[in-house]
Order: sequence, then C-alpha cells, then structure tokens
Amino acid sequence: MRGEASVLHLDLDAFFAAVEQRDKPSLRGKPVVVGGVGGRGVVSTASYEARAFGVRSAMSTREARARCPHAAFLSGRFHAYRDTSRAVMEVLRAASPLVEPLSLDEAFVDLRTAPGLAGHDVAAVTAFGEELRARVREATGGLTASVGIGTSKFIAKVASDLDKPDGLVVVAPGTEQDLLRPMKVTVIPGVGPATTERLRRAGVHTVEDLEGVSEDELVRLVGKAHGHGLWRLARALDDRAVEPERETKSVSVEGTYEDDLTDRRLMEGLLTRQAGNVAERLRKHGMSGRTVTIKVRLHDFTTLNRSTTLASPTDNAAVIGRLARTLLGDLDTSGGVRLLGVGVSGLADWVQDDLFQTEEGAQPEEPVALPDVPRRVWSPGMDVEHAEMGRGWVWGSGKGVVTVRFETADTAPGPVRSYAADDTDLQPWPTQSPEPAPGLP
DNA sequence: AGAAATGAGTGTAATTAC
DNA sequence: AGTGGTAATTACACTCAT
Repeated sequence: MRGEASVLHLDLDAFFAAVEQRDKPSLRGKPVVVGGVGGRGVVSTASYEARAFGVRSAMSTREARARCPHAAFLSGRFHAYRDTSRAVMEVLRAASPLVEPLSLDEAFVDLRTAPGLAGHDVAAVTAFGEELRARVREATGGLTASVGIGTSKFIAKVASDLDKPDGLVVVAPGTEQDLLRPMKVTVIPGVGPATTERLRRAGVHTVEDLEGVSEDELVRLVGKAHGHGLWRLARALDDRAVEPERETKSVSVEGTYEDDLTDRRLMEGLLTRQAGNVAERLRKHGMSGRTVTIKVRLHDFTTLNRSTTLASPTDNAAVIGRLARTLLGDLDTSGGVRLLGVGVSGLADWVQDDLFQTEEGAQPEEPVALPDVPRRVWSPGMDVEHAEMGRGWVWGSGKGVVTVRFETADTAPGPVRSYAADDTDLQPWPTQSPEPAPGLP
C-alpha cells in the first residue's frame, strides 16, 4: 500500500475481438466471438456487440452460437495478437520502464519510475493515464484500453474495471476501503467459485462482511496462506511490487480431442508428440526439468495428474515421452479420454551436458503411429492471399469449399468469393507457418 | 535401542487467473 | 452433442533422513 496512487493497470478492451474488428472492416460494429470453433470449444473473447446477446468469456461456443447465431465465430490469430501486444508493451515501457505484463492484453505499470511525471497527485496521474491510453490507441491502429490507477496492484486492477470499455479511473489515496466495502468478495483476486461458496456459507458476501471476520476464522475457512491473504486484501492492504521479470516454472502442452480417445496406442502416440513439443520449447529457452507430469481428463470430466521426478533435469523428447507413456499406463482409461497433456517442471535454466544422461546409446523407440488429429487447414478468420484477389480472410469452409472475404485493416469492407479447398491460387498468409503458442520474445 | 520431532522432497488434487 | 490451454500456488499426505 503506497501513500500515493502510483500503480497503473491497463487492460485492452475485448482484445482478441478488437484486433479482429480492426483487421476485418466488415466486422466492425458487429458481434464477433473468438475462441475454439470445434464441438468442444469455449469462448475466449466476445466483442461488446456479442456480449449484448449474453455471450461471455469461458462460455461454450455451442451456447454462444445459440445465443448469437449471427455472430462471426473465429478461431484466433495469435501472431496478430502477439504483435499488437508487443506494440502496447513498448508504449508502456517507454512511459515507465517498470512494466509487468500479466497476459497479452494486460499489464501493471509502476509510475514511481516514470520519467516526466512530476508528482503523483490525482490530477497528474490522471493526465498521464489519459496520455497513455491515447498512445496505445495510436500504436495499435485504434484499439481502446481501460486504465485504473491506485495505491496498489489490487486497487489499480479493480479501478480499471470500473469504467470499461475505454475508461480511466483513479482511486484517490485514502478512499480505497470506501470503494471496496460494498463490493462482492469476488472482486478480490484469488476468490473464485470455490472460495465464494465457502464464504457464502459463513454469511460473507461483501468485502465489508469479510472485514468483520477474524484472521483465525478466515484461515479456518479457506486455509492458511489464502486466509491470511484475504484478511489483508479485505482491508486494502497490498504491498506486492510490480515485477518486470517472472521466471518460468513449468512448460506444458495439452489438448482436448473432438471425440473421446479409447485406443491406448493412439493415446501413447499423442503423448509422444506432445512430449516432443514440450522438449522443443524447453530447448528454445535453454532449459530442462526434472519432473514430468501427465494430465488426463476422462470422458466424465474427471481430471487426473500423474508425475515422476528424475535425478537430473532433461530436455530430451524421448525421455519425456517414455515417462509420459509409462505414467499413462497406471491409469484406467477404459471409459474414454477427452484430454491429454504433458508438462515438465522443476526447471533448471541450464542444460545438463552429460553424455550418460543423453539417449545416445538407447534403442530407438518403437515408432508410434500418429493418426493425426485432423488439422483444420482453413480455419475461420485466418489470413489468406489469393493470386488474383489479393489478401483476405476465411469466412468459413466445409464440403471442399472455402469462402473468403477480401479486405484488410486498410480497405473498405470487401467482396466474398468461394473456392475449392484445394485451389492452389489460395494460400495462407503470411506464408510462414503460424506460431504455435504465444509466450516468448 | 527406540521414540519422537523436524524438514526436505515427492506426488496428487484443488483452486485460480487470464 | 456440456465445460480450452497454459501456468502458478497451495494443501495435504507420505516417505526418507537425521
């Protein structure tokens, strides 16, 4: 808790959907839903137009389609989100070097280290925040951001939610408790459905109610660390620093399949492939880890984890894959499996250079057939280029036909054409293969 | 010798956030 | 036709060593 309002939280409004509307003029002002488009997908982000129909983040895409059938349903374009995010973070760092990104669309900025910010009175930080919002809009081709400024991370984050989209709220020092007391306990970070339910049973609904509960009682209700933390946050006590660098503690890959898996050989093949992806990412970071974990979600949504720890860290795909398959062997998957995942934790930021540790002399693994998960070649929303029509994006595909709308961020809404799915005049754009996952510089 | 306390390490599940 | 992917934190149970 600082004496002055010098923590800023910035949140881009409906980020993924806003990027799509920027790059697809025909979708501006229309409902847009970004997320998984398959039968088991969930909504990642809904534009405000879609929210008006009750579409929400984390809702199943099926339900979103029921509520807003005329929305554009797009799988994501993570390269575009990552590039846009990078531009935003650069703007923030130019304003103050101490920036803590929380995700692609959110960051804390420490205003104590902002050059060109004379004082931290409410008027000064308000002007600073507005200037920052303008620069973000400038740097992103028109995306809006909501900003909150306060005496701590907690307050800044609550504040950025108060007037979104496209708003700014500064919480004057000393007014924090008045702001929080009438709010529901769910405003407190770390209070999700489970904690809310426990507190509800104890008759605690608001922050003010929470303030009336002793620390001992809270610890009894929700556990030691959480209880202590809640007791403090209920009083707006928060001295967490803005941390620009946070080290990775685990790397994992998981996937949900369109149909439940029943074939053990197939599951092993998929785990093997995931192990390869994890190993590749570990090596890219120059890291290795000792603990290998698999995650299995059964047909009934029961989720299991199994892990094992090596004597020394590895980044070897074959080692990770073999351990993953062994761990799967302990489980009863006869009812079918909807999700499989592989992760490595206990990371060391160096690579063990030990010949005995490598798989040099090992027998080649029995190659596992990978009846691959059908990869959607033309996913809705993806960028394409046509030999004659130029750049556009995939509206939809099926039955061997792809429908494309030809427009970009800099054009007017463009025409729609359909092609055979195997038409070589139509190519993904940009030509290089898409980025696997967001995360790394 | 044996019991008890302590702390590190491991494995699993639960919870949360974004 | 019901629920994503990645990561962090914590609780709790156990084992092992001292």
